[in-house]
Amino acid sequence: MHDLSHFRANFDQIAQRLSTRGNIPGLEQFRELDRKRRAALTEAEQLKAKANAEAANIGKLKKEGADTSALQESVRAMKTSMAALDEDVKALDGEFSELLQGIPNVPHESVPEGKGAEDNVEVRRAGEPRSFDFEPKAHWDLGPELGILDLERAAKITGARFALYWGMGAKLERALINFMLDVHTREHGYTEVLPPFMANSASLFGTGQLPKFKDDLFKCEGHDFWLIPTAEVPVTNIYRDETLEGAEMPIQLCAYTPCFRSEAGSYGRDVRGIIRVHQFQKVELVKFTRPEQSYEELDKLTGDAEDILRRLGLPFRTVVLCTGDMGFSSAKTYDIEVWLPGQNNYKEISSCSNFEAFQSRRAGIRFRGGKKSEYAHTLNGSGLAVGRTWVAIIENYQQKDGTVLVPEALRPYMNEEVIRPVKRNA
RNA sequence: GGAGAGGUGGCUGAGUGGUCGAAAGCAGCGGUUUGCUAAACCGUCGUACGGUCAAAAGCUGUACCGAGAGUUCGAAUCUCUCCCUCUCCGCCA
Repeated sequence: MHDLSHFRANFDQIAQRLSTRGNIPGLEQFRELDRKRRAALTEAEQLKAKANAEAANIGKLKKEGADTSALQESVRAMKTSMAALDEDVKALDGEFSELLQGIPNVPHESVPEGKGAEDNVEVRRAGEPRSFDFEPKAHWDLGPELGILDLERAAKITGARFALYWGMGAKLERALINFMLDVHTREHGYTEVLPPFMANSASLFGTGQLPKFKDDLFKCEGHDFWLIPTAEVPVTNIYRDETLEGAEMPIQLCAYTPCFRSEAGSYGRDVRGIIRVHQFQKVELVKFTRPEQSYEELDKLTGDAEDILRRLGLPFRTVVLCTGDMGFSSAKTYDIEVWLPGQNNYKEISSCSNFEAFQSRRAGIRFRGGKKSEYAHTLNGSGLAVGRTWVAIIENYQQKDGTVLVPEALRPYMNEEVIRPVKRNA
């Protein structure tokens, strides 16, 4: 969410930069709606001020023992018009905040302009895609053949776009979670947290999923609880409506959680395998920083995520998203894409963003710097998406005989060097 | 799920219908004093959104005492619903 007075004062300039994200509906109505809303507010407040003054007067006169029934009647008579004005304000206010809350963050000046994914700019490439002396398989073939991934039964238990892992498949997932958490806590200075996997509406509003993206979420019937789409939601909201100590920043947290996404509107995409599922696991990195340090911290956070891929020996590239491809709340985003030989392509495995004060204004996350408190900057990134890392390992480390080599770094967590096919009762 | 107690400013804590946005204390901030620290003393000290202003300051209005609705000329104070915390019971990993 934007700072209203700043947005109003710099409207033309901000609108200009926002337009590089694509068309933003309602932006052209902003000024007129803002004017109408303020006019209605002023009118309603003036009437209330009058009524309040009369009520105070009644109190004074009553103490003196005077008859106030005529005055009481006149205040009572103001009530209907007061209610009507309040209705106007409420309606305009609702319309206005819907508009304001629907305006995405302004891209940072370093973000390249562009329309979509094809305009993203590669900033780094690491590791060489391996050359196979056989036709590498995709994980949706390899997983079932190894007896470690069972999509049919997952569909029976729940439905399409769910996964059931068996044996070494389940263990690999668990090993990856532990490995990532260990690296981030021991080597990168993050504090591990284990948050609730459901969050309330206020939290989802704070990080920007609500109200605009509620169709992407799963809601618990009869409760104000939503399944989290990412650990970003509960972890960022740890400090909702709090004031942090500026001297203690940046605060760096990491968390493992499952993530739940309805994937509404992505019906045709990534239908095979477990690239896109309703429930997946992720280790998330979250930072709270002072404004002047947030971009340096974004680079570090992105590097922390890349470090996991380096340690696992997985080739990747990092791109900076262009204005047209960025998420709603982000001011700058790096995507890290891992090489998947089964698909002969790089595939997103981490997304690292600086939201500047966009989330903290919504969520009320401040810090005390000098005398005054100001809004913190919030950042987060996947470190990494565990399911997709699982896919990358299976596909990149597959061997001609159908087995999968366990990357060196994971062996202490797996107690095995090779994943071999196991017959399941099918 | 049942019964009871409670939710007031950064914190502690007063306030049961009429200058209460809210006493007092602590913390914070500005200052006086001081060789320095400490102490003492004086002052200041909530947020959001409006109006005034070129803008800021200032002045001023409205709203906010867990959330929402209601009663009343007037609500932190009364009524209802919900949420949260604590205690006991039940259930449960």
